[in-house]
Amino acid sequence: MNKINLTTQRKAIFEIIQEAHDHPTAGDVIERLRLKGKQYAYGTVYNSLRYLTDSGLIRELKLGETASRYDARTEDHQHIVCTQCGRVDEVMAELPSDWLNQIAQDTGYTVHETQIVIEGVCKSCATP
Amino acid sequence: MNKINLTTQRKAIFEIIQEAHDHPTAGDVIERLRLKGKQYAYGTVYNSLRYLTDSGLIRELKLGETASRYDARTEDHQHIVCTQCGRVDEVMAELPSDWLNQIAQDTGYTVHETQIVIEGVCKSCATP
DNA sequence: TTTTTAATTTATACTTAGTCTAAAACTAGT
DNA sequence: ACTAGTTTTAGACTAAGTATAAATTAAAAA
Ligand SMILES: [Mn+2]
Ligand SMILES: [Mn+2]
Ligand SMILES: [Zn+2]
Ligand SMILES: [Zn+2]
Repeated sequence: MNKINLTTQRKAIFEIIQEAHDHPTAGDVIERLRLKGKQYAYGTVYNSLRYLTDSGLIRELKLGETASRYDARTEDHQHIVCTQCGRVDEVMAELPSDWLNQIAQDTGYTVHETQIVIEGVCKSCATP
Repeated sequence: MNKINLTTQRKAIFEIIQEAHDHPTAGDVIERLRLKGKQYAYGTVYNSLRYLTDSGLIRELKLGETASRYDARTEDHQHIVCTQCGRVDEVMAELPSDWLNQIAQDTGYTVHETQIVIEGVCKSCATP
């Protein structure tokens, strides 16, 4: 519960994530920083993303792709991925608590978090 | 829809997955093959795992860890991961179809598959 | 059975995403 | 200004997996 220290670099990276609406990867962040004329060391971007994640300012998403994505929406929500074009959309529908309860009961686990990735085909990919 | 060609190597790897109940990684498979006195080229294991996955004999699981895991249970089911010890258990509870329908409606996606990873603490990690 | 063709395995090089390290540059407290 | 702690930087390194090209093995043809 330490004070969050937002350095110039961390702030710039945080802003990129906040402005983005496509859940960018670390690579995307580096590219967008460069477009803004900012260029930080490779490792700094990764360190900052981890710092911001640990601080709870952003969320790291592991959607089964090669690279992690990052999300400034920290509210509880899930994601759906288009298998055709790769776009990622928000799933705001809250998951049924009785289903989660049943899982807890069946498995004996104390459920803490859910990372749900739904795969499908998005509207623009469905219509040719 | 071609005939499935199970070579010696592929069959041995398939058996490892079938015998396992812990959703082993490629690395685990290589290790268990060696314990059985079988040693195949690194790439062969990866190729075979992909072949078996594409053939539908096994499933590849991407649970947000560094390495993919493999599962001989191909029936539709989900997984729960213990954040303390890393063990992976089956979640057989079928997910509510009305929830999925709502997601399809909200997002405009045609839902094809769900890879649901639930994180929690397993029984043996909960009791000290 | 020999010859030809196709599929698979092997060894090794390469790629990608990310971490680690040690020195340099900042920052804050005295 | 001096010191200690923190952060950034450049570059080496790691882990998981893919790509390539030669060598083996299997299947098909003759
Ligand atoms: Mn999101
Ligand atoms: Mn399973
Ligand atoms: Zn699409
Ligand atoms: Zn556990």
